[in-house]
Amino acid sequence: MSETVKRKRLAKRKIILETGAKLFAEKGYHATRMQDIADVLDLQKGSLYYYFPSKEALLFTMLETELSHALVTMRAIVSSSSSALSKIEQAIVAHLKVFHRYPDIYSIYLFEKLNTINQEAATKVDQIGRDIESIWKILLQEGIEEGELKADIDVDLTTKAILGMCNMTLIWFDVNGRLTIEQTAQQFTHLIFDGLKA
Amino acid sequence: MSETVKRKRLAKRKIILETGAKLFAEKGYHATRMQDIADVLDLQKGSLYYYFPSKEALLFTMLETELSHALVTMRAIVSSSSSALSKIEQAIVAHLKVFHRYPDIYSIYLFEKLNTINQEAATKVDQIGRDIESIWKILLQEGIEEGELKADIDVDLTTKAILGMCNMTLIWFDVNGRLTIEQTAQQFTHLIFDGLKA
Amino acid sequence: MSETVKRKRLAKRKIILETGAKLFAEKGYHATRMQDIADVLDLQKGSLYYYFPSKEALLFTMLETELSHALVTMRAIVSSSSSALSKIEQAIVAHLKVFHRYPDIYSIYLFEKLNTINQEAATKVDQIGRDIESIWKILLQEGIEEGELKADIDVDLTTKAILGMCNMTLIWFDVNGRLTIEQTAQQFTHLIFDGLKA
Amino acid sequence: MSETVKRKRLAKRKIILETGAKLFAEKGYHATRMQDIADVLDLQKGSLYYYFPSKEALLFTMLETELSHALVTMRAIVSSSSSALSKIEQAIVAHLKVFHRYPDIYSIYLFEKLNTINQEAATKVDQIGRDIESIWKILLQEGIEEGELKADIDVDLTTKAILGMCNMTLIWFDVNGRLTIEQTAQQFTHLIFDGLKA
DNA sequence: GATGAATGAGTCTTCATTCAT
DNA sequence: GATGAATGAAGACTCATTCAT
Repeated sequence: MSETVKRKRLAKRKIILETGAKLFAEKGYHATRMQDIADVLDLQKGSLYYYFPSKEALLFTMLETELSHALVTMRAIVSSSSSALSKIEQAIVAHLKVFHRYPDIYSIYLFEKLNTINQEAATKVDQIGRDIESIWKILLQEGIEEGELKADIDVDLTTKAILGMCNMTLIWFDVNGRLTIEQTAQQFTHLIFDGLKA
Repeated sequence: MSETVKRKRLAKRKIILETGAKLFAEKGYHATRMQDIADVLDLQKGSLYYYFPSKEALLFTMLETELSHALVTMRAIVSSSSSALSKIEQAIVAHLKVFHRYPDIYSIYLFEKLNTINQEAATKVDQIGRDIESIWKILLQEGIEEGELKADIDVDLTTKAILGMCNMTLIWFDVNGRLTIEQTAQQFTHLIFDGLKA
Repeated sequence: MSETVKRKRLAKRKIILETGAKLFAEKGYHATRMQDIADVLDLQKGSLYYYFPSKEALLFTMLETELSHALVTMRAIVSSSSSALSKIEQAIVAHLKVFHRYPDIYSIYLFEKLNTINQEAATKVDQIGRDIESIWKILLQEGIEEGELKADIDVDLTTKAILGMCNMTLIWFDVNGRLTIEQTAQQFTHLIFDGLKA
Repeated sequence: MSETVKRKRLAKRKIILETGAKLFAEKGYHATRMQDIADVLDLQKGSLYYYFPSKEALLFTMLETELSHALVTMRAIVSSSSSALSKIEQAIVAHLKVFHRYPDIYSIYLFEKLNTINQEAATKVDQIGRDIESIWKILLQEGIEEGELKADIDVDLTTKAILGMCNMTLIWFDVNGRLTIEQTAQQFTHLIFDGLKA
C-alpha cells in the first residue's frame, strides 16, 4: 500500500470517527445507527465496515485515541516547574481546553455506560480516566505540602468537586456563548482558590 | 375500582417505576429491555403494559414525578427566612439529599439524551430542571445583594459550577464510602464559600 | 406454566426442529435462511427465536437429541445375548432403521461441516458418533474372538467400510423405491458376510 | 496474448482452483468467502474476478474438470481385457486413487448440495457421476454373466454399497495413517469378494 | 390482571461483485 | 493485471408492542 493510499485511508478513518463521535454525542451510542453515520458521509452503511470492524470498534477507537492524547497533554502541562497554585491554574485551563477540543468524544466518555457495551474495552478507557484523575490528586497534594493550600483539604473529594465542575461544562458550555473557555477556566480557578464569600 | 384495588395498582406501578429506574440508570434507557424489567419483577414483559402504555411512558413518568418532588423540596427549603449564606448552605445539603434519595432517576435525568427519545416529554422535564436551576441563581443573587457574597460573582457560571460539582456526585458517590451525604455537602459548602487557599 | 401449555410448547419446538431438519438436509445449513423455515411454518422469522435462541441452537438441538437416541437404540440392540453374527445382522438393520427414521438429521450430521459452525457443540455431537462407531468395533472383535469371523480382519477398516456402505444410503435410498430398508439391510448383511464371489 | 502470458494465466487459474477446492472442502462452499481464498493467495479478493467470473464458476470449473478426468481414467482402466474379477479389483484401486488425487474436489462433489447452488451446472456434473456409476454396474453385470460372481446379486444395490464404502474414505482416510490407499483398496476387494465369515 | 405467543419493523453485519485508477 | 474502495442486497437477531385466552 503506497504512502498516498495510506494517508487517504487514515483521513477517511478520521472523518468517520469524527462523524461518529458527533452523532454518538448528540443522540447517544445506542440511538445512533450505522446508517445515520453513513448518511452524513454520503456512504452506504456497509462501507463503514471497510474502515472499522464494528460499531463498538468505532466507539472505542475514538475514546482510546483521544483520551490517551488528553493524558499526554495533562502530563506535559503538569510536570512543569511552577508553583503548585500556578500548576493547578494551568491544569484547569488545560483540562477544559483539551476536553473542549473534542467535546463529543469526552461527552461520550463521561456519559455513556461504556461497560455495558464492552466491559474489556471500557476498562481500558477507564484506566486512562483514572490516570488523569490521579494527576489532579498529586497536584492538590503538592499544594498542601508546599503550604499554598489549606492543610485540612480532603484531596479525593476536592478532586471530584473540581472535575465535576469542569466536566459538566461539556453539557452546558456554548462555544458561541458569553464566555470563552479561558474565561470560564479563570472564573473556576478564582472560585476554587478564594471562594464566594465577600 | 375499589380503594384496595387502586392501592394495589399504585403499589405495583411504583415498584415497576423503581425497578425501571434502577435498570435505566445502570445500563441506560436503550440498553434496558422491557424483558429485563419484567425479569426482575418475575413478570411477563407483556404484563408491564397493563401498568404503562409504553417504555417511554415508564421513563417520563418516573422523571416527572420525582423531579417535581425535587422542585417542591428545594422551594420549601429555600423560602425560609435565614441569611443568604445559610440558605445556600441548606440548599447544598437539600440538593444532594434529594438527588441521592433516588439517584437512579436523577442520573437518568442528567445523563440520558431525553430529547432524542421524546421531544415533548423531554421539554416538560427540562423545564423542571431549569426551575430548580433558577432557584440557585436567585439564592446567589440574594447573597450578593445582601453583601454576603462577593459583588463580582458571575451568577450563571457559579450556578453551573455548583450544580456540576453536586450533580456529578451521582456518578462517583458511594453510599458505603468514607463520607456521608451530609459530610460531602459540608465540604462542598466550605470549598465554595472559602476556597482552597491557605 | 401449566402442563397443557408446556406440551403445546414442546410440540411446537418439535415441529420447528423437523422443519428445520428437512430444510437443512435439502439445501444445507448455510443456504437455509430462518426465513425459509418460518415460511414453511407460516410464521414470522422473528417468532422462531421464541423457541430457539439461534440458528445454531436449532441445528445442534436436533443433532444431539436424535444422535443420543440413536446411541441408546444401538446399545440396546447390541447388548443382547445372541451370537456375534446374529448381532451384527441385527445391528445393520437397526442402524439403517434408526438413521432412516430421521434421515434429514443424520444427513446433516454426516455431511455438514459442523465444526466450522460451532466447534464446541460439534465436538459433543461427534463424541456420540464415535461412541456408535466403537460399538461396531466391539461387535466385530467379538465375532473374531468367537471364531465366527475371519481372524485376519482389520477391525477399524471393516467398521469404516460397513458404516460407509450403510451411511451412504442416506444419499441414495428412496423410500418409494424397489427395496425396503429391511431388504437393503439383508442384502448388505449377505454381502458383508459372504462376499460376491460365485 | 502471447504463449507465455497464456501459460502464466493458466497456472494462476490452477492455483486459484486448488486453493478454492481446499477451502471449499474444509469449510464448505457457503462458509468459504472469496476473501478467504484471496487471503491464502496473498491477493485482493477483487483480483480473483480477473480469472473467474464468479464464485459459482470457480466451483463448477473445478468439479467439471476433475470429474471428467476421473471418468476418462475409469474408462481406460475398465476397458481392458482382463477377467471381470480382475477388472473389479483394478477398478476399486483406480477409483480410490483417482478420488484421493484431489480429495478436496471429490468431497465437494459428494457432499455439497450442488443443485441448490446452480441447477444447470449441477446437472452437468451429476451426469458425469452417473456415468462413472454405470461403469460399475457394467462391471458387476459382466462378472455375473461370466459366472465369476453370484447370479443372484442385486447389481444396483451392490454398486451403491461398493461406492458408499469407497467414497466415504474421503471423510476418514488419513494420508499419514496406518494404511495406504493401495492397502485399503486391497482389503475392500477382499471384503467384497469373500466376505467376513470364517 | 396476567400470560404465552406472535408480530414486524428495525439494526448490525456480511459478502459477492463492480469499477475507477 | 491488480488494487483499494465502494456497493447493495441479504441475513441473523432483537425487541417494543399487541392480543387472544
